[in-house]
Amino acid sequence: MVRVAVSEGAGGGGVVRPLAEDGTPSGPAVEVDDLVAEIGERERDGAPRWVWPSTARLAPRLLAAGVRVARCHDLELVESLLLGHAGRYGEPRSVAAAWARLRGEPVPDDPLPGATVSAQASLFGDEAPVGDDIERVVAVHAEQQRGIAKLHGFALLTAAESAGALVAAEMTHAGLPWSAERHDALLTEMLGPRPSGGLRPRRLQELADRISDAFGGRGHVNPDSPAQIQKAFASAGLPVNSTRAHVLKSVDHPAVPVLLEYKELSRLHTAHGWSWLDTWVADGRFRPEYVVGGVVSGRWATNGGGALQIPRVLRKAVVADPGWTLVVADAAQLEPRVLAALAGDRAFAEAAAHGDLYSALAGAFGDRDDAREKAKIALLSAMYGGGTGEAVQLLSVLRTRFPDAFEYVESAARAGERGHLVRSLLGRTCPPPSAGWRELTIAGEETAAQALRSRGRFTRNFVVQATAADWALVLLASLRRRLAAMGPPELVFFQHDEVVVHAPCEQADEVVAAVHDAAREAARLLFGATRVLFPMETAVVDTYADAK
DNA sequence: AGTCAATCTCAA
DNA sequence: CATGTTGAGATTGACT
Repeated sequence: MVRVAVSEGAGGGGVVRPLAEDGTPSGPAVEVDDLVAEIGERERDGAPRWVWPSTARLAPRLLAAGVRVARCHDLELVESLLLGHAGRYGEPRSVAAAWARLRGEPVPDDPLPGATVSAQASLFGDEAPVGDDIERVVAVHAEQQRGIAKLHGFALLTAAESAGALVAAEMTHAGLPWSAERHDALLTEMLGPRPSGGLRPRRLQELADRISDAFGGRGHVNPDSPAQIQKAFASAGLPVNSTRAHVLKSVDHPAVPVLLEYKELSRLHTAHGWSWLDTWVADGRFRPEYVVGGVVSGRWATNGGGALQIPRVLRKAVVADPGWTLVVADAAQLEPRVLAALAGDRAFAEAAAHGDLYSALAGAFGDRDDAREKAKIALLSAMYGGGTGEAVQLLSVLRTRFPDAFEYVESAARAGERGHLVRSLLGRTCPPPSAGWRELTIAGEETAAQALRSRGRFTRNFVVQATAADWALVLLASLRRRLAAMGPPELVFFQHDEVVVHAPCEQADEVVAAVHDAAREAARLLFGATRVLFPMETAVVDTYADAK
């Protein structure tokens, strides 16, 4: 496939240069005045794979001009993946840094996020002239291609990561349909009308007053202050070591139910109240900034807006446009299925070849009513590193029935405890332990044992969570390609193992089919001919809240 | 007035 | 002896 290297210049211009697959230039560098228009034209002519420093910086400009591209190679994201694989976590990933590493020169720190090309140039003063930049892009890309070719799975991983960056930019551009009216109505219903200034909403103030009263009314107890709450309980002869909801639930005091209600509503008000609405919703759309590869395991993060923690009650505010619908799809029990496929455990894969995985495994836990629940606890413990109380017995059942799956996560935990790196199926690599960790573990004290176990839990979970993220990313890339061929439908939300597509009603069935096809394709690309199924639960709804 | 850790709850 | 993963984000309260 043809590739085209891109370097952004100041003032909307730039330089492009065609490349062969291995990164060798196949034509001259061409300086253009309007980079966005140039990319649009070349995309229409032949849809090359665009090789550029950062999708997150360039794609918003392209999308604003109505230019969509099919494929790219994001040099910064790929650099991060390659550095991570080499155990060099967190080193600078800019093209300038990669170029410096290539030449054995001092490596510059990455610029702060948000800086524009021209701002960076003036900040660092000594940047090379524009004509030089394209040569850096070409050289860094060629080196990355050499690195990718040596690593099994990396070609798919880097392509999917880059496609993910395009999805992220497009989702921010499209926005999640969000009804400010319904959001406001929900808040008013639960909290009372919107207060002026920084006052507490009526309902919260009532609850706060009742809490003070319940503690005897002598002076105010600020329910927002854990310290004051703890003191108040101590004065009432009911000392608590924390003010968490699940701790308070076991305390018998009239303030408790009021406090729990206050906490829940207060959380809604502070995290997703009117000021959130003012800040994040405009023109009927919620537009968070997604950070691809922002989590060590390859899951995405977001910058502002708390998009990955939208409370369930607020999903009522996510409403399709008239004549449109939301296709909500989530991968059922993704992580245990990933473990089954990853470990190649025959007995486990057999169980995972059916609908409900936990029910399928329940047989291993005997003939009891709560066998499914036990199977679930055992699986989650195996993946999260639990093992207290009841989970001990459950884990031993798992070990005898599904030895390969058990051994897979155990061996990841042992590798972690030895300070080794572990990787996802496609090669995404966990960060190495810190210097502080190594010091701790030398000490040989209780704190050392604690640090070892903690690292083991991390690596045990990493192999599963990161491979699940691999799978989800490949699914996303596949789904994006299928939706692009359909026209209007757009991806508007992605959260670890769940996607939302906004589509014209008449295309809903087609979108549902595309989701299932994409899931199958992802399973095949990662695991080949595995028997494990990766079912997607889909719902076609007017509002996100109706999905489940 | 700004920074930072601790605490808490939300999501998968 | 105790052993549950990854995050975002708001607030308090201590510190500079």
